[in-house]
Amino acid sequence: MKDVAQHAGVSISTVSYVLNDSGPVAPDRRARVLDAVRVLKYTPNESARSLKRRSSCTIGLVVPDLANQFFALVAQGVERAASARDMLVVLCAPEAAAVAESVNARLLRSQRLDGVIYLSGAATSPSSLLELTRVGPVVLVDEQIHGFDLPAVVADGRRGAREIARHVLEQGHRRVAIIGGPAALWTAQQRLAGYREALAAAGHDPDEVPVLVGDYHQPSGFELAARALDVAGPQRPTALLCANDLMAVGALEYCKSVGIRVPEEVSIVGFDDLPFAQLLTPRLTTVRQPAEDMGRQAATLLLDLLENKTDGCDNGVLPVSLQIRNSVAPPAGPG
Amino acid sequence: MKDVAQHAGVSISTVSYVLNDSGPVAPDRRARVLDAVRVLKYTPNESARSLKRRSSCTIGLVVPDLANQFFALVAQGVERAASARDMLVVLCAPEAAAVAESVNARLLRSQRLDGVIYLSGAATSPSSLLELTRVGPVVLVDEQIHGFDLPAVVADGRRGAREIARHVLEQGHRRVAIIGGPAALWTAQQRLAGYREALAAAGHDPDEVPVLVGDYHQPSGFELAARALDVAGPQRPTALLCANDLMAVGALEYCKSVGIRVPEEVSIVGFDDLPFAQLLTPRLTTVRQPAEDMGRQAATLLLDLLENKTDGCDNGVLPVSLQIRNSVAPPAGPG
DNA sequence: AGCAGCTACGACATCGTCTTCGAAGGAAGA
DNA sequence: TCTTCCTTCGAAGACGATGTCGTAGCTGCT
Repeated sequence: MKDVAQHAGVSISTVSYVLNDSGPVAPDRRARVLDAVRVLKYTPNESARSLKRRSSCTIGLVVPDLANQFFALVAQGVERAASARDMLVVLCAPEAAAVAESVNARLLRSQRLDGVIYLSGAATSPSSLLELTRVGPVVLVDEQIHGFDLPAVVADGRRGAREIARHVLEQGHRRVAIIGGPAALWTAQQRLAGYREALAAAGHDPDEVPVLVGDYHQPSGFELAARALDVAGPQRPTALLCANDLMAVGALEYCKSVGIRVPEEVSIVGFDDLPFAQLLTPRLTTVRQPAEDMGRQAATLLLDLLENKTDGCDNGVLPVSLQIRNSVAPPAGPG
Repeated sequence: MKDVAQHAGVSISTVSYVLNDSGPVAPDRRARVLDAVRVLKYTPNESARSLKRRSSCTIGLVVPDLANQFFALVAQGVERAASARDMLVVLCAPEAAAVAESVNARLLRSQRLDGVIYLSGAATSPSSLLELTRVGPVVLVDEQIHGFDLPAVVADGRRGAREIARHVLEQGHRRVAIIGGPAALWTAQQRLAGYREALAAAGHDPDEVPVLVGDYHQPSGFELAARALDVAGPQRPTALLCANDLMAVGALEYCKSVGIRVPEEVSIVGFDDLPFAQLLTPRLTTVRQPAEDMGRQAATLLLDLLENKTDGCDNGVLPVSLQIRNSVAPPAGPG
């Protein structure tokens, strides 16, 4: 910067003025400075800038598992929105959740990160998250911590679950089973609630439909489908409500492995509408979540929070949409 | 830091010494300092540290498209390896390649990034990449720039292509078509070369098998399959060699849409072995690339480069493995 | 013409850490 | 006991940019 100032024949502060528009500078001098910048290929040292500004223009993104396309899509949305506002995003894909949080806390405190976007895959310990929020803003994606009103962007999972369950029920199914997500996860609770509402509205007793608790991964869908369908005769469910696509795939694989035809013998639905859902056979009926948009919105919210443009309490809920495909059919007649 | 020094009753430099092991400190003083650090919950300001050290402990990762699971997996590997060595990784998922490179150049120059890992999806302009390498180390993943010997982590795509083509040919196929990737991409060239080698070895004239150039995306697989299979009679190919899984899926979808049975009428193979490949119907025969490992190795290589542990010229080639599943069958008899 | 007010710019302190250098204290050898 | 060397520590400056404050110069008014 010194060099630039010298090359332009002005003082260092003048250079700073033109670079930040932070002071009045005569047009000719401004031009001289800009020229010098161009000639010397000067780029400001961001470390020094953050040191003085006490902000690094960087946000953190913690995702449990990039192999899950939902998270990958959210990540992409976050990055796009952030870079559109000249922010960097650093990726954290921790193997164990506990260490990640402490790391992030350190990161935040050490002023390398201005804020964090948090996608929780497994149960998140509220206390460590709360600690995070004391150091800097945190926005949650598709998660809410019970009792604390953290800024979050979420999709309307409850309504999605209700609608897809109603769709299944309208086909005439009377015996359904639910393959839910981890009980500690907000999304799992929401979806379960949605299923039950639809069940009740259709005249079922929600307490009578079996709920198997999975972990949102494919193998658990496989196992749980095995357990749910391993009842002979008329009591066997004719429809499986899976709380996400991955488990639905597991269920589908199980059915394939034992020769149960889908949807003729058993209808299966998922949740998320990952890109491969429509590539399966049968094409999976599911609920679409706007993953990339959720990432975009989360980043936007966090950035607004950082600029004090919002208090983060206007938690908009993103709409979901039912994707009707071929994995649902009316149940076979008795016998 | 001042506070810590005061609390411990020593000078600032002593604190710096114990934190960096950069000077001899008496055991009791060291203990006092560490105590003070703990009590005051002190964390060093990384901005100041980078300013002084001229290194940000951060690497950049540019990926063309996180929605592509191959890239997502690589990204995950990079992050894991980097965080294991206390490095941060900032994500760049640019929509247009051109801007990304200039941005990265600026990032590198501004000392926010110590190095970059580059996954190229579309053709990369060598010049801008070269410019990048002048500012800091760059390692390529699954790509090589012709004529320049940049450090890179690559998989043995040529061998993979050769093996899968041989597998197809061993089933007795005489008329095959190749759905290749963008001609400018190194991986596409390698795979094409592998296919041709196998073809030649099996007694075909490689110049006679049609090569359709796609863009590695699903729609292009669909269209190209349509074009390849839109020839009536005995000249129609009985096998499609797709240069990646996404295009294979497109081809599969085309066949499904017009009622061509796979693999009975047409065999289809892919490349990459994305997680969903084995969920398709038929399960896709393909070549597995160790995506996450590639990311890990790339990060390791870059970090070694940064620490001058290597000159980056020992380009190891990662092995690939043929995954034989159900999308290949012997061709139907004539008529 | 002289003074007030304002604009444009430069000097300087500051952010938090690292690092060099010099000094003080203790130990050992003469 | 005195000198010398080594260990350990503290003071101070540098890293590169920001922003405050003071000043010089100009305009406009009386």
